[in-house]
Amino acid sequence: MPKRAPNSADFPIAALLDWYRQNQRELPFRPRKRGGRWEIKPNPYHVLVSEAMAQQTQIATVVPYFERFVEAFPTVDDLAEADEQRVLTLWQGLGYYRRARNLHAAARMIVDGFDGQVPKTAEQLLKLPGVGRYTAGAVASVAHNTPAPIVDGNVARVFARYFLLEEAIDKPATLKQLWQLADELVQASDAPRDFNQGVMELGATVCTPKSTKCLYCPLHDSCAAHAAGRVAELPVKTPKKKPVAVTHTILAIHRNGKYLFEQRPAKGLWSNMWQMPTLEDSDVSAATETIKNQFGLSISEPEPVSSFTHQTTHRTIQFALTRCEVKSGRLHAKRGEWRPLSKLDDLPLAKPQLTAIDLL
DNA sequence: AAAGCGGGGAG
DNA sequence: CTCCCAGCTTT
Repeated sequence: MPKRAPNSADFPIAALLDWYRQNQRELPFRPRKRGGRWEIKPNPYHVLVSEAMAQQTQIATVVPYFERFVEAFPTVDDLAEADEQRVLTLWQGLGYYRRARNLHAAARMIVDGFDGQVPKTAEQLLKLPGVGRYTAGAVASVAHNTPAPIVDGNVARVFARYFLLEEAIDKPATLKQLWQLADELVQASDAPRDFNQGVMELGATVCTPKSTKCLYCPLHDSCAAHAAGRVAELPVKTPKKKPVAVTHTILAIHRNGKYLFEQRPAKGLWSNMWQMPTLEDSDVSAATETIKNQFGLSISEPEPVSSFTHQTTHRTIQFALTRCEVKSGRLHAKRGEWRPLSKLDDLPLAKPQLTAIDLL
């Protein structure tokens, strides 16, 4: 007997909304009313910033970054006029630094092409760099309360369990199903802002990947996975590849109390972030030649200082930190900067560079 | 369809 | 240790 297709009409929207209005976390970018008055008025710029930061990042991690960011750039115009260097520095530690540059470019596009106003419809929001289907729907619904659907990791997990979706949630066919359900439900909810945030909030605090708190779930009476005793098995995801092990060598090039720093390329890992010259191998003998060619500097034989590992999603990187002195030569213009380790606060540095600096 | 892109929280 | 996070873009 074929399984019945998931039906959005089975979802208890009112119960979810009641739960969310009682149990939502107070977040600095989340619009909120108290006593019929806005305590936090919907601010489309704030919502856009928070959603950019929240991509693949837990909300609790985002909050302090958000506070600092909007203090530095209170309006979309401030962000549009900002130096990329400063934007990246405020993003330092959050990861996925392309998001910061996309957000910066989005701010300029809003000022130049949208009359300084964050677009109101998901269709217009999608034109902004770094804004995909999820972020467009989130800004449209949270900032403007328009019924645009969203599917993030939380929504996918809640729906996979509630509707007992047994196919991998990252398969295109399943994603289409999820977006269809999200669309039907947000349309029917008559409360897009609270409904979308409510499903995510449930996923983040109750319908969690592990240690699911079904006892406190407003949907457990009619949840298909709960009825079948299969909550822990869902959602299914396609397995991901293991990280590749590689070795990088950092050259701490010293002269007169300062070290040489350069900016990374605009593409790839840690794009546009700064670093001490770092080679993507462990051939220290080739380093001297590289530095001579790229910077016009003759350096002494690099000596090992220490080593450490850094984990990214796709690589396990063994960093070998070495130190050397400049013997002769002048730095080619625009190819780097000499900095004492005490004055690096305006240079955006990724985690491994900060670790290396600590070790020097 | 698959890969690249960070860093940290939580079990 | 493993898994996953209010995903997007490029190939």
